[in-house]
Amino acid sequence: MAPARDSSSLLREAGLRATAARVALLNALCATHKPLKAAELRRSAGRGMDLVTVYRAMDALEKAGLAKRIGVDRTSASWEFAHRAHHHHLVCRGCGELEDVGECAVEGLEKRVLGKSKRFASVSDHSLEFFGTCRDCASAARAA
Amino acid sequence: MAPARDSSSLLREAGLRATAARVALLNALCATHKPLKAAELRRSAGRGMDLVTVYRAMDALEKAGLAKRIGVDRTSASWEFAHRAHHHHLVCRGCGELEDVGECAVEGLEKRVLGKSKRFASVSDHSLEFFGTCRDCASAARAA
DNA sequence: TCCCTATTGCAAATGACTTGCATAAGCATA
DNA sequence: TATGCTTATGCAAGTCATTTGCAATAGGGA
Repeated sequence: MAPARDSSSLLREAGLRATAARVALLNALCATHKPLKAAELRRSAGRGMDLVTVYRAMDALEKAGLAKRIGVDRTSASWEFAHRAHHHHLVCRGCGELEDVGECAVEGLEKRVLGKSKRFASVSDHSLEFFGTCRDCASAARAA
Repeated sequence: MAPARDSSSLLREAGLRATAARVALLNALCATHKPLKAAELRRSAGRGMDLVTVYRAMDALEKAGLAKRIGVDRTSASWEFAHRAHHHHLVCRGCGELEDVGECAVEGLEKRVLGKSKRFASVSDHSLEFFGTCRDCASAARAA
């Protein structure tokens, strides 16, 4: 999925400088339909940028609302292009492979959840992940 | 919630040695209704054990099916006693405060999700977290 | 009670991510 | 197009949660 307008314009419209690193990262992000980790982003962006730059740039993209951070596991973060329909993820317990799950059956549950809580003032957001085994890991396990 | 039988028996039945550290951790876990982080567990267990011991013990408890690891965010893991009804969590974006959400509206969705995937062989599990702001953080933000 | 083996503590390593600082681009303006 | 202020970047070093190696210690079955 290429962005509606080129990445530089998107960046500038979001109030960010259209630097080479950010453009490359945003392109990489748009080109993929699954969340990318910092190291994958650097690889996909294809110009030897520092990992630190990836983190800082993604931080900027995130604040500007162009990228969305996915907190699937506790070992490393991933990001995906933000201008996408709300959806969830399927995660492999073996290799960490990620796949999108199109539908969201949880919309509208947030209010109910908040209503039952005494300690919370608001609920803005939710995340739903399904865990399982991808075919590769399943056959690897069978072979072992 | 105290365990049905004392922690030592639970451990031994699970095939683990009932060491002082594991008993203390399991007690701490059962005494709380919310997931505890490694450092909190050490504090709650109340005997100056090494943090490394907490990690190794929780790993053992987890493998034995006595504790459940919660992967809410990417900054630190939490565990809760495993013998509890399936439920989800409400997480404060400000301070990380965690609260249980009793109901699960996602049960039964797993099969449907798996059916739509081409890359996955099985789905065993899911996690659903709601994010928001707890009252403390909300009033702190108002005051600032 | 003894002995073998699992577990613990300590120290050091790892891996993801962040921070400080000097240099190198952006880009608005002249 | 050249200028100059400001924001980004690279590099090196630091932080934080978690893991690993190893020697010392403590369960618990015989």
